[in-house]
Amino acid sequence: MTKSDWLSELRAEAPRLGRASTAGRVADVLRTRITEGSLAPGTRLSEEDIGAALGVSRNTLREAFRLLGHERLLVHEFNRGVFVRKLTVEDVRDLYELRRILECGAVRRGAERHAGTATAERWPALLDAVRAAVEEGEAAAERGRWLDVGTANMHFHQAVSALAQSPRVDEAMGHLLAELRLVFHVMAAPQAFHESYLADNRAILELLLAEDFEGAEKAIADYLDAAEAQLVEAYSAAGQVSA
Amino acid sequence: MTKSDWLSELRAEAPRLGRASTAGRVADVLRTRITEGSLAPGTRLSEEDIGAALGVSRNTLREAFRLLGHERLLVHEFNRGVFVRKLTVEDVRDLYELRRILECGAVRRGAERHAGTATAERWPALLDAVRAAVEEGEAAAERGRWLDVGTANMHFHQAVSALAQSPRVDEAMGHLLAELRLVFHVMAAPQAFHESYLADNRAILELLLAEDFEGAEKAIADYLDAAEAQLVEAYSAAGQVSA
DNA sequence: GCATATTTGTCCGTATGTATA
DNA sequence: CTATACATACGGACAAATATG
Repeated sequence: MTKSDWLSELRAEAPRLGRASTAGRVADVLRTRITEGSLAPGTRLSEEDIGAALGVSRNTLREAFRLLGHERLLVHEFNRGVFVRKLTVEDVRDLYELRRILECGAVRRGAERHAGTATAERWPALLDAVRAAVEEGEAAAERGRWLDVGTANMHFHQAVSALAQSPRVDEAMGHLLAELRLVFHVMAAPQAFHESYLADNRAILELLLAEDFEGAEKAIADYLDAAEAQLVEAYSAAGQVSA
Repeated sequence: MTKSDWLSELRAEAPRLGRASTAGRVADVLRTRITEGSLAPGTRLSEEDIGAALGVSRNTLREAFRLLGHERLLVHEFNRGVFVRKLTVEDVRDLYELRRILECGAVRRGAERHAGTATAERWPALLDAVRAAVEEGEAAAERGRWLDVGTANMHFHQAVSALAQSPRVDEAMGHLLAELRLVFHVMAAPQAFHESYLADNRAILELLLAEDFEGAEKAIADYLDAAEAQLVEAYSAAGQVSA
């Protein structure tokens, strides 16, 4: 997609900027573009061009850039401008390292608190969210909506990390998954990639329902190892540099 | 400390704003003020006053506010301004929930990778950092520098989380600890609070050196439970509201 | 409840410094 | 090396929201 292509598409979104904080809404628009993949990693975001296309001032736009920079979707190079984040193979490995700690830790802590009495009543709702994500993925696969399968997979892992019942864990996981979307676009065959994990998700859900938390933790760790290996391989094949 | 007090002190820092990104440097100055406790939680930061005191424009100052907002040191209320973050008891609990997952997970993952062969050579350096932090705390305690004991304690836990060998874990831990500094200021007797954990840190180090990783994980979890309980109690005693 | 003053949100114009063709 | 393009940062302006009397 050429520069003028997505600039003109961006202009079409300008009318939608009518509510609440301008910077926040600009960030919403750009975030969607980035996670959907229509703004390719490495693209430079000119303050002037985008400000003009969206009809906002540079000051406001810079605030939006800061927001997305904190979410690691953009990188800000001093005196050079902002660019759509380009993840390296090391980033992919690190992302999965953090996922291992967060997701496995969430299951473990959730189980510990479930065993206690204090927050027992919230547990069924948390598992329902996991189940809903599993079924969402299966339904999407049946209808051949592979993009939705990927989204459902995100929901599944967000729901797993929610077992920790910690707002900060939830937020960290949200940012992590948003960053991972940047990676998924380099996959040549996203359908096969996401589809292969539907059964895993279902199995993890069953382990959680059976209260076999050690088994669930192990299953998640195995899934993460497999997914990481697959992504790293695809990444190398796509000729991504490591620096 | 009254408003004009810290405004005049802020003015004294204005000359130090001579290098790199202005917004970043402004953020540095304010961050120091906040974590040191001279800007009390709940204080409103006026754009005009602080901009004048530091000699920067409002636009630049707002960028600095954004940066600190991302670090959760400031909260931004739309059309009302920015305030120094005021942590609730729920925040304290959640911070420790995340610490449990991050620190225990870091030990576990570090141990797993240490058992493997790939990154074995980096392990001694990581343990040295933990040892250095322990000794830094013990030295500071001997000289009665209780503030430094607290800082060394932060270094200890940062070093423990570094065992995961993950940049993102390191960063998450860094933000978490910065946020925790806001809490420590409500402790009536910080010296006794920090001192009591010097022996724990030393014990955890010994367990790591002996490669008893399960024991180390358990010791860290116990420490976190104890510290959390102590902070929550002090927080309630200080009459902090929960919302 | 109303009128006023203050402060933030947003935009614009411009000067300066930096990077790159 | 020069020229161009761009980001950084400033100051001023006005509308809108909030706080104050």
